[in-house]
Amino acid sequence: MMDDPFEIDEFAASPEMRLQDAPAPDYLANLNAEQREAVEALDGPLLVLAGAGTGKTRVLTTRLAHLLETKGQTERLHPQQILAVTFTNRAAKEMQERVAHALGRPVEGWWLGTFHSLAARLLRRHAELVGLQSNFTILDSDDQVRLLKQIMDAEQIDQKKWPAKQLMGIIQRWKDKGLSPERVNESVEFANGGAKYLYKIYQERLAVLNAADFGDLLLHCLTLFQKHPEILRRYQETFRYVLVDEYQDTNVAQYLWLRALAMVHRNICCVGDDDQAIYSWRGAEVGNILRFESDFPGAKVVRLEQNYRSTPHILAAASKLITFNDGRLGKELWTELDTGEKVFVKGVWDGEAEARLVGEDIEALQSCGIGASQMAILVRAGFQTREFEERLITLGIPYRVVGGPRFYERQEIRDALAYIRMVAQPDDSLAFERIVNVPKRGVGKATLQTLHQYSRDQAVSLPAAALDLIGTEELKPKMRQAIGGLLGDFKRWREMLETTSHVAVLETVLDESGYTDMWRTSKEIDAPGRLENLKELVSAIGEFENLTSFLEHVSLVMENEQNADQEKVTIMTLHAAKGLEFDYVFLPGWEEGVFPHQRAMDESGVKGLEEERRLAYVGITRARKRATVSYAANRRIYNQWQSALPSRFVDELPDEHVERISDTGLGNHRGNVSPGAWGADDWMKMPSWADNKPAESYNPYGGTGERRFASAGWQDRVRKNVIDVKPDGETSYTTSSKSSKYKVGDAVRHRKFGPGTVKAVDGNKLEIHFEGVGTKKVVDSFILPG
DNA sequence: TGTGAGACAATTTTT
DNA sequence: TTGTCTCACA
Repeated sequence: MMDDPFEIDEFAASPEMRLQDAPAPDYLANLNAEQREAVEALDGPLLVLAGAGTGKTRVLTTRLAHLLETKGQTERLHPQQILAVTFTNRAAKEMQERVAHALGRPVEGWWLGTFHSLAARLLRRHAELVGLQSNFTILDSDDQVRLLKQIMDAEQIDQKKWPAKQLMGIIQRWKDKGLSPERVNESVEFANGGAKYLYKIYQERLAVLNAADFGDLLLHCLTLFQKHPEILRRYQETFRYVLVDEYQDTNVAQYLWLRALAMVHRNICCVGDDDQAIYSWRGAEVGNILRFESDFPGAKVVRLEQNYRSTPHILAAASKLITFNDGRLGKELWTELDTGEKVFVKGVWDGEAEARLVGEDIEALQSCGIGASQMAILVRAGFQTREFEERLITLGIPYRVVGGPRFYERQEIRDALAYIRMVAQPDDSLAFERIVNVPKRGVGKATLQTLHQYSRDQAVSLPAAALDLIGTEELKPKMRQAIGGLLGDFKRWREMLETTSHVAVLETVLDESGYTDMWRTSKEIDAPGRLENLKELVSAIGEFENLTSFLEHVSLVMENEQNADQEKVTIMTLHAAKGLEFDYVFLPGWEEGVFPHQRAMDESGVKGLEEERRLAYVGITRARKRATVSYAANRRIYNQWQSALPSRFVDELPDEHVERISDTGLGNHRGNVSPGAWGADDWMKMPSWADNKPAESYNPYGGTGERRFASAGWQDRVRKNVIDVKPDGETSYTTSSKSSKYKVGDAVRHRKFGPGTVKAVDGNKLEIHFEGVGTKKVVDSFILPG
């Protein structure tokens, strides 16, 4: 049953009834003055600037409960008239549970979720008004790029020069800004003609395929609002109260969407922290916070500054760090908690030692009776999790990786989903392409090329093209039979859907298509596991009303299944850790180039650096009792050793709140070092970073380095030579001291291609002519001065 | 059409 | 080291 906001049902139970039944809720108890103010200002625009650990979630929860309770009774506010937007599905789920808990009864029917899931819900009802059918497919980023690649093939665009992935990034960023192809064209700001053209074709193609990508969900809504003010009007009237969490991370499209919907009742409450804005790479605009007061004149602003989470040392260290950023709104966090431990900063020899150190600390904590679920390892990037996983496996410590490879990203699940998509939505070209030859049906490149050609020329989807072509001599008889058979199957399965449950249909599809047989007869070692996963998928689909809602769930909501019953150490990225808290937090990999990440600085200069710093701030403030920062002097990457400098953030932490263990050498760590760990003396053997030696010539186990950097201050000296952040955003960084940025005409050397001359420079990518090898495109970190 | 060998380039964050 | 891509050959 679709819930329609225009036709709000009467209450199942009358307000009077509930008043008697429910005990008087005490959710308002134990709030401090500011929190209470934020909770009770129900009407009118409200901006809550909530620092880390100030009870933001609590305020949101209580506010929602308060709304439902008071307005539900006095003004017959129905849950369906509340629009509550969170940043992640996890947060939405948590909110649902907490509000239910506070009220002592479950709340249903309200519009609670992420921007994308809410926009999708809204869009499905009006899809035909933006040129889609209501069963449109939502493409994941993989499919997006594949589709763009096809378009570029057809347009004969050199994908070496313009990688589809990169162009898709540009297009998505336009969508983040709320710019449709037409709007991009009008806009003077963007000069990239090629990308504009591709964007237009891409959107046309999406319409033919009856598909929308992530950005479209919001963008189509905006178009809908613009072209059909009467529809917008009805939603505006419906949503009497709007709540937004993590407001600092909304992008322009989301902001426009919100503003459009909140403009009539103006009961909008946004909660955010400018110091925790870490998604500008995804188009988020911190400026939305500043704009709030001008959009909603007379808006009330409440600041939450009392931190309930962290010890004073942790709080002070994080606060000091974030002051290195300019242009903050400025908050002063304070706490009443007792002084706890200082923030630990540990320098180690290499990544392995770092993992060992963290492992030891975790073991030590466990032996004190502290549960593993109170500990987290927060890394900058996904690939860093592996070292820690390996170490924890060796130690036998249970852990879980949040945001790792997802269930539905597995090959067999994606294949099965492609079958479901084809059944649910006959025009899904990408799904068709994926499974047309899985299991093998003899349909190869040549055949597909013919189909693509036809589908482009006629502006129809791939399956539609196939349907046309099997009736012609265009394809070989064998192909016609194979594809015709498959299309016939799909037709049959679709008809079957009308009479049979979709669970049974899915089983039939997987069976009759030969897909399960393919794995059953497969000799691959993980084939049985894949069959298991398929079974799981079949059982999961049973919980949904129809295939479309299942597919939407998979692409927008579905999260990794985690059995939370066991005590486990959490490993995740800093981004994923936003909004969470742990007693003991490990923050490894604080090295220049890793964190702050090189790419962030290359692409956005000082702005990028500040965002990285906010990320560091988020990391430290996740900790309640202890934060341990660590950095390694060397990292082995693909069997090659690379030396690294400690992150500048390490230096920015205030000494009075930090305990640095690297200064006295590693041997002093806790007074005991496991056999094989590097002692103080080994620290002296550090390779000299100032030398112009290629990184791979180091052998950290050979001990051939020179004694050089034993004294304090060397970091600064080396860094001055090496890193050069220019104010306008141009950054250059390299581990060899003499080179700054390469320019055209420079003589350089590549470890494989030998000497060469720079022919062209594009960011950190160089086009170099190598003698006897030819012209190559390489990244400048692989280049040494000639 | 399917495959296997060899060339090549190289590391973010996610709804 | 590893994933992706191309090209030659079966």
